[in-house]
Amino acid sequence: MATTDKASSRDRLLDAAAELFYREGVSLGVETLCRSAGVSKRSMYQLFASKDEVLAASLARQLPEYEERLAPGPQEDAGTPRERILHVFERLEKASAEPAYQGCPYLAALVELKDPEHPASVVARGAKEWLLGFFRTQAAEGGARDAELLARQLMLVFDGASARAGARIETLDGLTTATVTALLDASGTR
Amino acid sequence: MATTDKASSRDRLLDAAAELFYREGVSLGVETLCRSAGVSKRSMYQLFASKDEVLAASLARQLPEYEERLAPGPQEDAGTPRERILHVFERLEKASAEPAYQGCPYLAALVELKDPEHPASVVARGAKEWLLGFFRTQAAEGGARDAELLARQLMLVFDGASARAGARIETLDGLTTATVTALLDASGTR
DNA sequence: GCCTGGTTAAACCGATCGGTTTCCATGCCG
DNA sequence: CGGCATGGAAACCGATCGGTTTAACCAGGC
Repeated sequence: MATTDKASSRDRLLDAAAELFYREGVSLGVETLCRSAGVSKRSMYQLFASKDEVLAASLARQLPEYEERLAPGPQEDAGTPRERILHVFERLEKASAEPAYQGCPYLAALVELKDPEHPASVVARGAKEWLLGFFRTQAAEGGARDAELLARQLMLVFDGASARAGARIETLDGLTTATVTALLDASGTR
Repeated sequence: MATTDKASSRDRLLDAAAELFYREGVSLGVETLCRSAGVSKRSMYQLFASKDEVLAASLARQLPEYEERLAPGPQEDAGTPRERILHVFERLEKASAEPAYQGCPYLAALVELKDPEHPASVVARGAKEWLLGFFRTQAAEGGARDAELLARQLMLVFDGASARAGARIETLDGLTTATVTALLDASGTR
């Protein structure tokens, strides 16, 4: 096998794609991407059908890590539904304080690629639906008067906060947790 | 005077820029923009220093209309602060129902141009600060316990809702007004 | 030694990018 | 009528776009 086998070429490509597309936006060129990943264009086009597919695959690959970061693994979720919901926003606030933070990569992809049919848009919508489902489950478990409504409200706060913090027009020092607490209280969630 | 004087060339350029940059994103080409506006590239570069300046100017030109649409003119704002705040979100919900809706153009510009120094980013930030100031004024007038906090919370809801509705992952049938009502109640605003 | 499979860098493709320049038609002024 | 400013169409600039192809290279198996 060569010095770099096919799997690691794929990995390096997806790693570079995740970082560069996030930092520079989806209009990043294939040339730049491949150079930065240390993979030839020929290999890239053997592994993926198009640049769009690379973007979609890189977003999809980050999903499990993304979900694990926001929702604690089921073995350690000893807290209440309210605590699990607030945990998501504490993570968001912490992440948004990092200098490289540019907002949620899935929301950014949906905004930049205005086409909802784009393969990466489909992946991004999946990420958003997962978080909505998580909120809905916790809301129902916590006895919210309207779990679906509360979950949608939490998504508004989450996406609004990540977009504003990413665009550097807001600093989330406790803003989202205060807002979410108000909404949890209003919905009667334990 | 020629068949099209300088002012109308500028107007047609800015009108086309507003529509096309909104629909297609900021990576739209100058060629396409000028062809669609019926203005030669030469004239465009006589009126503006760069494509970036055209984008910034087109966003700036829409600002008064944008503000007027969200906040009723001072001669007809007979309502309470709470009503004036809710009016903003009723307008947002109505706009987001239109098939061409793609989200708030100012937030979209900030997300797409990741550079906060970009001239269009400066204009967009100004639009966001205006709305924040409007919310803060109304919140204070309505006797909110913490007017600044409430205003920031309302911005989270506004931007979250516009981004999600624009990306077609949410339909705002009363969602924002319900959320805003809960936040207004929690803050003790009349 | 030689073939094969998979890699690479780099040339190449037509198209488009943001931006400049040339040329010409038009219209206004003296 | 001559001279001049204006602005439109389009050529042109070097660079880059997404994507394909060529040619050389380097491993392992025979």
